[in-house]
Amino acid sequence: MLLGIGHALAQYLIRKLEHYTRLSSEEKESLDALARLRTRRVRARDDIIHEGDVPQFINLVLDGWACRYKTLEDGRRQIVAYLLPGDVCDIGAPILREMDHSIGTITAVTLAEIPLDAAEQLLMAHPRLMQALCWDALTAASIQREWTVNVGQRTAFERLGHLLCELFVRMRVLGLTRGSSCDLPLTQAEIADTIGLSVVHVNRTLQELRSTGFITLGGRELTIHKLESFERVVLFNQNYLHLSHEGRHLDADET
Amino acid sequence: MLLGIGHALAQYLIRKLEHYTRLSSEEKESLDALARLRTRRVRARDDIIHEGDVPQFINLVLDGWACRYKTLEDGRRQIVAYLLPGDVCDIGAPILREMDHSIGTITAVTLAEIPLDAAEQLLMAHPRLMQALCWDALTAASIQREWTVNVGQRTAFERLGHLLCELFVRMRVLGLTRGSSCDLPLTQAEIADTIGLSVVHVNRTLQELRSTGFITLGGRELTIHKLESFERVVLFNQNYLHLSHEGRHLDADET
DNA sequence: CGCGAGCTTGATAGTCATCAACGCAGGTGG
DNA sequence: CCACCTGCGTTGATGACTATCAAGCTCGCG
Repeated sequence: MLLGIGHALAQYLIRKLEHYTRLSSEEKESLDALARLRTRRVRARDDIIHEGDVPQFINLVLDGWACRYKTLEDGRRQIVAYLLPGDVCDIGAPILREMDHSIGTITAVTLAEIPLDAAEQLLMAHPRLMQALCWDALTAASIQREWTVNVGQRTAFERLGHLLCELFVRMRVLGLTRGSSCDLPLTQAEIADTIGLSVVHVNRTLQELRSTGFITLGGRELTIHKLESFERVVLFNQNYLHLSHEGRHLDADET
Repeated sequence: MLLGIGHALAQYLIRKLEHYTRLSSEEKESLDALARLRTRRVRARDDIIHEGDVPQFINLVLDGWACRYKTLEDGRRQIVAYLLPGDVCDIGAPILREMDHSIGTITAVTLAEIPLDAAEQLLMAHPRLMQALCWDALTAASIQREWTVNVGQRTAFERLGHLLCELFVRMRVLGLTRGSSCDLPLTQAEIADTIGLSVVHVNRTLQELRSTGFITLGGRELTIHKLESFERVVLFNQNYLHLSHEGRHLDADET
């Protein structure tokens, strides 16, 4: 049975992992079969899993946007990561047990709920998949470090610009950009909670960014007109995303 | 050959991992043997490895303090993690190849340089060790998320207090506290680069913290007089360190 | 048509950065 | 043994950046 990638439920995960290493068609099909075992639909602005929960599945985002966030007692909230299609919510589930943060949706989201033991079997059988998922997890950790730099050192202008660059590049990896545009379903309040600014200030900083002519943002769509230049202006360097990896020549069956 | 833990080079790593799972004496001895293969001494305020380097070893901190940091073109610097004894510098080395950040020392540091293949062999032979190291890496990622929250949402007062709590608790895990005191070899400039404040403001915030009576800090030593209360004041909740883990009852040979 | 969510704008205040200077202690060299 | 230097901590004055408060706006929706 040969699936066109375009019809694979796990297409975005596969596309992302192939930035690290080629996968055999058997590996892709097994991955996709796992994603088909059980899916779940969550509506926009709803919670997928809560801090303190013990996940029973590995949740994989098949479609839509979600975010990891933490809340302080007094209601302050920090979004610590965005989960795009192909991202895994709780890779550490079997080991850490309890969630130390919550995951909520931005848009409506389709999840694959993958049983822990099925996932384990697959990874034991396919070392390359295991490696690719390790790469994914390590890259996620790298992104987290960059976010710490972002809120710790950069100005409001750079922070926001940097976030937009990152999201655009990550969407492009998934094939979810249209030329220099992509979806950006975030409200200004969500952006504020991401980069540690007030909503009002995000609004003003956005105007400042727009006035440079580099970006257009409105109606849930982001356009970055001259990505290269814009990246320089906001001090964005995509090395931390660990794309363009040597390992891609270590090939699987097809080539 | 039975080593007293106190004499094992890898004693702190072992002590830390045993917060997740018991290790057999063979596992401990193998770990320690790896650490003895090759060691290196780095003096204080020096670099261990640079952004862009491709590490040839897995570097394990045997003794002393180090930090991960990133620098922006204009010189701004953000410390994104502290590495204490028992912490691994470049766990992702075999997979990510290129370092996306630098690692520098705070104090003089003793490193074990562990050959990649030797490490791989050990982990393949001992699944429990592999699991324990995964737990360690996942916990490090969790800490990174918490740091994002720290700089993104908390006030200067809470930020600094939270950092002190974290460092104290992590030192206690290693058995490196003396009652309610522990070493704290950071300068105010380093603290500033950690929590995204200016040196001047760190200085003033420290005075504010001292004036609460909860902490004493000076001459490289930190004392937290009433940890529980202090934790509440600065909104510190140690769940994200993933200590006190169920898994510890899954036992190894000795018990 | 009224409502609410999200976006926008203006005014004001607070937090924190910057600049500049001084104190103090340990280390170096004469 | 003392002058000097340097790294680190401390203090005061000033101003920039960003939060907060309050209100108006727009648009999709019941």
